[in-house]
Amino acid sequence: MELEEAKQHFIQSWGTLGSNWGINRTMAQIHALLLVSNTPISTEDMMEHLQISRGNANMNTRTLIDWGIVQKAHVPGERKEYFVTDKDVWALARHIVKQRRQREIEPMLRVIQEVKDVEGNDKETKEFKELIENIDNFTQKADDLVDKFIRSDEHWFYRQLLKIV
Amino acid sequence: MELEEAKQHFIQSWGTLGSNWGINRTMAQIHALLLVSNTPISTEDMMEHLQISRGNANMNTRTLIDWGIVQKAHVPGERKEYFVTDKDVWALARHIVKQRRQREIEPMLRVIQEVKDVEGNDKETKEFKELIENIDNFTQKADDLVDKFIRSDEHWFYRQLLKIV
DNA sequence: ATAAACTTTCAATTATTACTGAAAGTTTTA
DNA sequence: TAAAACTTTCAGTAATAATTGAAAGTTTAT
Repeated sequence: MELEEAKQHFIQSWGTLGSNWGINRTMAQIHALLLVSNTPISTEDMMEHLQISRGNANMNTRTLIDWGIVQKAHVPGERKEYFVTDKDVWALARHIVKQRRQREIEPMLRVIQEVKDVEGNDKETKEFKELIENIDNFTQKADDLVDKFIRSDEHWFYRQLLKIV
Repeated sequence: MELEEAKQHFIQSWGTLGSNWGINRTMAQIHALLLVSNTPISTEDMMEHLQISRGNANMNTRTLIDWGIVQKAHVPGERKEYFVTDKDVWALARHIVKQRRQREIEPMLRVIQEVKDVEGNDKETKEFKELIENIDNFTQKADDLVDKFIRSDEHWFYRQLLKIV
């Protein structure tokens, strides 16, 4: 396979993967484009390469910046804004996990807390409480693991993984 | 908070959480309804409780069964089909992770393999190869961890977690 | 065999989400 | 200060996903 073809293929797949995980296709593609580029990329570059509108390119890039996984970069002598992303996939994964945790796990934890102290002592209530307890327990443990993951650097995580394996 | 209110609240939140993760709201709600019910639930029950159509109830229930997280149950003397779900959230999490892994991580691994042996020895190609190598490495490790998770029972996973923490 | 009870399918509709492109806004240059 | 170079916004449109409901299909009871 030839380089440009490989890059193209990669960008496409990254887009598909993203959309499976609730990240819109274009956003994932912009990210992939930045990943495979060895030079900073402008909005124009994105528009041309991914065949998307200016508005689309701008909004998705902005979201990527908000998510902390894309940064602005300035090219000497150029007035335009350029963008880059960290090629360290560990850093990337940490960022993404952190985001999703905040947006999705935390609200659920909050609901579990709210629902935990339901009134009553009958069988049905007890069963419900048991279920919630169960979910709470699981979620806490999963959340702890995620927390460790976020705080970890590559080597820390890798060491732990070796222990497990 | 009163029991029915708590259940209602939980069903709503479970639905929201689901839709954040690319699982449609109704499907997550049906699952939540089964989780909080101490008796098997029929299609009629779902329709009434969640205010959805027969088709919707049927299709989403079917998908949940295909995913392996809901089972048919028969109520003695009743001709209708009833449904239940496993209240063990560990089992549930394992099922879901397994599904998503198959549907989403495996295709990416395949693309990475395809793209790995791109032709060329110039700087640009080398950089691309390095990136792919990097992603491959990360993905493999994450996938290993997921694999362990899937194969684990609650206690195995918990033990490992204790080691890490 | 056939009617009743139930489940599944799917074309049409509705709801949600993503994208465009041009206008408005901002910053830089001269 | 004005206009050129660039970025952002957003109303309108397009694309995608979810839902309905009625017809077709299946199973069970008589």
